[in-house]
Amino acid sequence: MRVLLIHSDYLKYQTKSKTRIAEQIEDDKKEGFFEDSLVVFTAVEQEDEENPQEIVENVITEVKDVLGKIGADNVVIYPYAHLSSSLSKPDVAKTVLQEMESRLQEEDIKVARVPFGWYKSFEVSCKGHPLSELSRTITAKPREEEKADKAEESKWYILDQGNLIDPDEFKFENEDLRKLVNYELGKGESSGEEPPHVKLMREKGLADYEPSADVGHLRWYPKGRLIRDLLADYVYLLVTKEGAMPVETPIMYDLADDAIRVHAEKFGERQYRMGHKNKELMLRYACCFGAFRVLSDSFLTWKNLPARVYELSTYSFRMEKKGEVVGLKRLRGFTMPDLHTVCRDLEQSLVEFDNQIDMCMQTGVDFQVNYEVIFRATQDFYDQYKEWMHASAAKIGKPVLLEILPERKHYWISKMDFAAIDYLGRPIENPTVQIDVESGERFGITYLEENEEEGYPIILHCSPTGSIERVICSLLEKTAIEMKEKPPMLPVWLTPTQVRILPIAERHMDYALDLARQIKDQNIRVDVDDRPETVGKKIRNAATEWVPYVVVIGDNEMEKRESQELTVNIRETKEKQVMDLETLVKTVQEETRDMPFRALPLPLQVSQRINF
RNA sequence: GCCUCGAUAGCUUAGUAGGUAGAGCGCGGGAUUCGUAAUCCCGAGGCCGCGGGUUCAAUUCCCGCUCGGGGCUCCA
Repeated sequence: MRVLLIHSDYLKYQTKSKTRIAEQIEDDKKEGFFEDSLVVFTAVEQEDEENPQEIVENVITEVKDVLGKIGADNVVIYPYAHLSSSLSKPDVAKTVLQEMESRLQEEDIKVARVPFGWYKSFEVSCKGHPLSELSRTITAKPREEEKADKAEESKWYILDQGNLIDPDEFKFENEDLRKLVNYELGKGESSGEEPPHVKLMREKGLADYEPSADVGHLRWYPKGRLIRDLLADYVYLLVTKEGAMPVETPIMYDLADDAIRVHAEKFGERQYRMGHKNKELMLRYACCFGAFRVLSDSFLTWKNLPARVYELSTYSFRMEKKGEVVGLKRLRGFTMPDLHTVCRDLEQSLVEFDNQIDMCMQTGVDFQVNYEVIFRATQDFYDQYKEWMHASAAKIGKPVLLEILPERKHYWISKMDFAAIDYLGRPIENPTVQIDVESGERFGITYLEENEEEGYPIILHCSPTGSIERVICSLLEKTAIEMKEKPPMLPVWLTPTQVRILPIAERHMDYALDLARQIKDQNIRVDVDDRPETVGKKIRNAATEWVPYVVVIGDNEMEKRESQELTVNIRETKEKQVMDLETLVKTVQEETRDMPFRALPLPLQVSQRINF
């Protein structure tokens, strides 16, 4: 809250016309005249909404303090929006101003309040002594009692083949799970290094920080953009194969909508807000709002269910704390595949949940990334659906961490989170499935039951990969972990250059380009390093770009032009293999089978490229 | 957001006890036409992050800001 305190000889005002947010007033309030007043010009700000009571208390303390010093006869509270560029919602402001008035009355101070939301003319005469003009910023002190409600803590177990084991007693055979458990239970040891993916994302020309944007928003270079697009294609194919219907919805929502505001409030301070005239908008933090609005406006019957609606949120926005934002791991703007499944009842949602577990696990296989799993549920849900939970956990095929919450804190009653473990031993939370029991009713999503009664559905939230940025983060972190044992590389279907042709001298160039065109026609991303450099240097260069297949073309290959016999450097095995063109093409196609393809969006000739 | 550390060429960095700066990579030019992880020579490139203060003089010392790293807390 911002206040401007003026000790005045007199203040005179007259209402002129109403704004949309004007409060209802009696005629006698339409004008006013006060003498020897402390005029409190007041702007209630967005951040005050969190704890309006304390704001009122603090401003009253301040006003009383000033009043005591200057000895004015009375106080006039004057709503003055122009003191701040980030105003609260009008309703909150009105309440706060009214509270201020009644709190001062309680203290037997003569007080008047000028009407809110009117255009007014006014005249104020400032006394001009040293204390007659003061401005103050009023904030709510951080609430102390937050920690108190930790009384009810979660219980943690390792769930292994239907047995619940105390994490402290469990003998970990899996190092990643041990790291995850330590981290979740707050026992993580930290080494104070930068996660290696940050350097890699820049070095490989994928992405970089954008200092001209807000913190936590990235710029993506062509290679990074290519990988993002391939991942987007991948999830699209994955979910549509399972019957999901893609939609696209707005990225910002009006907080005047009650359902949206209540759902958003659960998100607390992490909302990314935008004020716009009298509208207060919030940037989406996931696709929930859009999906729910689509679903609540559709006519659903039990025959339609389960109904799956999918959207890739380019972008989602979360106002993460500044110190938390890092590389690809934690961003304020990110892209997340978001699948919402409307289920007839809990039983149906459990069947779908199981399908979605399979989907999440499949993404780990396709990305060649290991996930560890945290299964969470409320105590009630666990008691009732213990058998289902044990069976679903068993699908993972290894022990999982189990959290049992004493009671429901969020909209979900059970969720499963999949995490990759980064180079520093910390989890990167990726895929997730959640059972939402609140949003159906809150967003007015109904369906017609077989008996013609209307019901509220259970809704599953699922991101089968987690955010696209975090997928790339896990891939890069994995290469850093494995760097000692094998040459780092991305899965071939995701790597920008899949085959590089490397002519030795200029006389080999035409043949190299000819081969490249043939390979390109087979939907393989190929390029030609046509720079006038030594073979050694070009080999080294291809290695630093993690190119999985490198073909050197010299006199020997020219001689075998008929058979198109080539010597291929295979990165993964560090082998040199002689094979013909057809075999090379088949090898790459085999390795990228069933995965999406996009052409290389860069010049075929390396010499023509830009160094981003 | 808080605590803490940092910012020198496109990148990685050396350096100045206060007198405005060097190197490697990359880039441009030239020579070399080469068989598996850096060919040689030459050249350009710096408001030493931004703003203020101290000083005859600040990239260097002090303060503020911005951006970044690490920690705290939370998450996709």
